[in-house]
Amino acid sequence: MQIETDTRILLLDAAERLFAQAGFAATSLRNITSAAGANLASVNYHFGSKDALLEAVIQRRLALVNHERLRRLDLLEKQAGTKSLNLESALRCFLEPPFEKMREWGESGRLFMQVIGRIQSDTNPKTEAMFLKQFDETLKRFNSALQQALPQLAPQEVSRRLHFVIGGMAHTLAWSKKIAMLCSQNHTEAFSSQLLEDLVHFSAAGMAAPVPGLDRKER
Amino acid sequence: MQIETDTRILLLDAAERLFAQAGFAATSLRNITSAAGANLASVNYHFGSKDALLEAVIQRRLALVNHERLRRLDLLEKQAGTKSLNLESALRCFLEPPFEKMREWGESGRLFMQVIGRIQSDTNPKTEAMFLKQFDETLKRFNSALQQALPQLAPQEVSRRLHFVIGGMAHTLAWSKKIAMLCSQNHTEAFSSQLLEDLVHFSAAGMAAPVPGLDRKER
DNA sequence: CTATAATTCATACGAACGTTTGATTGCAGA
DNA sequence: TCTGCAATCAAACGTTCGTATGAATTATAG
Repeated sequence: MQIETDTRILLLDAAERLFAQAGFAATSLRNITSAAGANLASVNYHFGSKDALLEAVIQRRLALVNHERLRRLDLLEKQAGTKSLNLESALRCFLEPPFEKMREWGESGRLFMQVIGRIQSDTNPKTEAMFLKQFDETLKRFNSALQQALPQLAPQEVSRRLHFVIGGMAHTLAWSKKIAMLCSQNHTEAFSSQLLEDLVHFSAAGMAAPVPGLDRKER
Repeated sequence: MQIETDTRILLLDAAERLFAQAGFAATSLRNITSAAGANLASVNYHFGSKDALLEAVIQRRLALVNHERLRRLDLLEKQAGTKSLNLESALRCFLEPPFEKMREWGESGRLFMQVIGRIQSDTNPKTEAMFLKQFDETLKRFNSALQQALPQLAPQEVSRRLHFVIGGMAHTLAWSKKIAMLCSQNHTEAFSSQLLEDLVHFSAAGMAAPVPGLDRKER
């Protein structure tokens, strides 16, 4: 029987916070274990290594976010039947879950999203492979869905624009607290919702932008 | 007479490459100096510390990018006179210089943009302060310019949308090579130009998206 | 209660870290 | 030539790193 022990969770929480605040490489196992009130050896006992701990920190929450994304996309595709997907709805399936979970998880959620933001801009091949393992399926599914929702665009153009959306999202999630400050507002749940709505509309408008070269056919 | 020595530049180049590939904390001075063919002590001699080396790596190129951004914005504002700024032109002043310099600087330019991408998602207060010192003026100027170009939007809404643009830009610059691969293309100068054009159109459409509250036509 | 497994603990290991030091080099100006 | 100084060098500093080990402790099952 494999019960989640308290220590395991305390380690994940402490690592999440410290990885968010200082980054993976700059955080030592001694920082983590002492913040968690655990023994130095506990990380290697429960996770095997520092690398595996990072992977567990990501896995724990990202799996839930991506599962929810795909669940909503499945539902949307089922509802649409043979009709083409609505762009904003598809984008919402992708963007809403992380914001929703961030609110649901409170402070931990915000810190987790900071970790994701760091990971997502980590061009180290090993980190990149670890992250892509948990994100690749989701990326492919939404890439296809958006290509279907935007038949007037070349598939590669849709892919490129999706990267703009992902970048905007990652940056927004990681810096939501700071953005709130810069906008002279508190980082409340209401602000987070507003940020999401803004991002959805911004992304939908951007994704649907007319093709620069040959946009004079209609409209 | 203070001449830039070869070693100084070799160190900056090596640090730039290694910071891009592995990150700041995960790169040691021994990695850097041996890659540069220099002595271990040379970093502390020329720069004072590892932190100061990072700042110098950023400063060397970011100052040029931001200077060019502001120069173009000044010119645009002068040309506009009392008329309001054109949105796409203003965005182009912001987005074009980094892509242009990236091409101009070749491989080094790409690596530098990866460093910037990492720095920009680094929520460590010390790193954040260091970066903001070199970016704050540019950010404020473009924030004002875009608020002026989008008088129909609330200033805070413009600020939030600008953050989406910044996120998309940072992600695109840092991952330009990878995005090229995912789009089954080589990372040529032509591809980089296309990416920029796409980003400008995407961002302009996103920034100009109608205010969600006012144009509430049912989905 | 006992024995068996799961977990926690103090401690140690070798390696690698950023920084400092003091000697040594190479070359410009007098 | 000699002097003075910027630059480079090898070596070492004390610290901290991730990981391993075996004993001690706690929980679980028979």
